[in-house]
Amino acid sequence: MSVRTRFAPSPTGFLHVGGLRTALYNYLLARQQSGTYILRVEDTDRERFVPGAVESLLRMFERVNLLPDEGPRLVDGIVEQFGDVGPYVQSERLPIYAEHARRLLDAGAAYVCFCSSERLDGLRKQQEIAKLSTKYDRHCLGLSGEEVLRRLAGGESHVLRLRVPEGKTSFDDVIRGNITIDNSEVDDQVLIKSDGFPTYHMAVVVDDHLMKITHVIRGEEWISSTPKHVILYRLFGWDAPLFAHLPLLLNADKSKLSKRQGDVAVEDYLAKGYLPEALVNFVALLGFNPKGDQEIYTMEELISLFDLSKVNVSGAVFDQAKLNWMNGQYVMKKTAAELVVLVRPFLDTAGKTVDAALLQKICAIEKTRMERLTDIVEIVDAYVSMPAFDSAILVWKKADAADSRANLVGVRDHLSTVDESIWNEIAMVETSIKGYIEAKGLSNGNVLWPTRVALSGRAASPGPFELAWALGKDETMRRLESAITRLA
RNA sequence: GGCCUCAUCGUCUAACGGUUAGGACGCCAGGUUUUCAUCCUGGUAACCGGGGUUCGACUCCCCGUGGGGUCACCA
Repeated sequence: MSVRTRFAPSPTGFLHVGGLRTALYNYLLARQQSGTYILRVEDTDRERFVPGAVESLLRMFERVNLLPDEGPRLVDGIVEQFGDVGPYVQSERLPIYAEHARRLLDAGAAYVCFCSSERLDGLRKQQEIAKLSTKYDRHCLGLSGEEVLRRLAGGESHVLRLRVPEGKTSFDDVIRGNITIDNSEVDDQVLIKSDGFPTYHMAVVVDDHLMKITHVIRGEEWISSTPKHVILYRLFGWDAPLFAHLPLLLNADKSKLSKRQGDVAVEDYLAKGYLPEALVNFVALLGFNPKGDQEIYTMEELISLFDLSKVNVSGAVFDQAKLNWMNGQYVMKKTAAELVVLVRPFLDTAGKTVDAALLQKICAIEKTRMERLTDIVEIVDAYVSMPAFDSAILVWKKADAADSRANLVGVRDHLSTVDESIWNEIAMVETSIKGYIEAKGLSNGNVLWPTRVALSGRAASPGPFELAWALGKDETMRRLESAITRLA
């Protein structure tokens, strides 16, 4: 049987980085096994549903390159569904759940419950005070068939509950091994809500079975409800899929990664200038390690190396510092031309316009200093206009103002006479200026330091050759002239 | 609190009974360089505690401690 995995987000409007990792692992396993990776929309909670959320979710998957083989996809901005076991949106599958609910009801495996939320709340409070586990007390299980029919006919609000059988339930988690729980710990979970929609527990079991899912890869927070699912599989007479519960992604304080302590949405990270491939690489290694000392992996490598059984069991702190480093690695590997395209949107949102040719040169000489794409916004300033600076920094630590001025004059005079073609390449600018230094018997520091500061206006910056090349002859001469004036 | 679950440097992790406990991020120091970044070299830093099992435990078992998850007509 071929592998079929699925990622099943609720459409609340954003993709959590934990969800990104879950989606990734589902994707990796499917790709590696030549299987199918399915996306299913779990929108059974009408209160949390956000219009347009599926579209933005799909756009996000497109950006991180994790588009599904089956399920909803965006075609010219419209959501369409692909695959033979659809629909892939749970709100479009209501008759399917109703039919399966009927089967459980007929088999005596589920029962109708009329209890009000007020009664349930009161019950829960009492149980908490008495330090008992909070479970439904099966108040409606004893209702006679006639009474149920009569109240149903009267249009009374009701839900369908699972009648949890006696005994123990266990399952083998691919990552954690056997997990067993006594059924007395399992609540008579609501299967169909009073609005006719299924709960997650009902829908996930029915859909995973009907969609022929072989591996359920999801977050650790689902472990405690998995017995409910296993019980349902058994009651339906189906084989359960393999379960793999991923370790949680944690805040620095080890609690479950939450919005309160920083950004958690993939969208936020992309907006902060992280590259999708860096983010994917980073989360791939949160809870999984292919052995070996490699840190940077291509998607192809991840696909071939991925191994569910090697996924870790304990939670992983989402360490921004390491993400920053990794993103910097990816930025450095981009060509200047690629960076121009990536960086442009950030300049646009910052309201800055930079000539394309100049921007490409800036990217070429600044990329080793960029950790995130947003860094470009500040970097660009010193190239577009000369920044204000203290004239004192024009003087090298081993020289004085007069020496600095003399060397700036020397460089200016030299550059004004050389062939313009040297501005075509950094190396040619370098050869020219170094040739001048050597010919005059000067030292690098005395000449290069003031030249560099004259061109950048900063104590720390790229080198003078790169700067001159990026700024072009006119701007270079103008800045040198200005610095000479300031040291007069 | 009940239940489930987890436990190696600050963080991500390797080790699957025998290693000076390895790598990466971070941090620190040095080198290269006109400065910064990159790059290179080195350093700092960990097996939660206690019992077992074993010739031998980070590795296996038990207990404790600590952390986390979950206990909805949310997923």
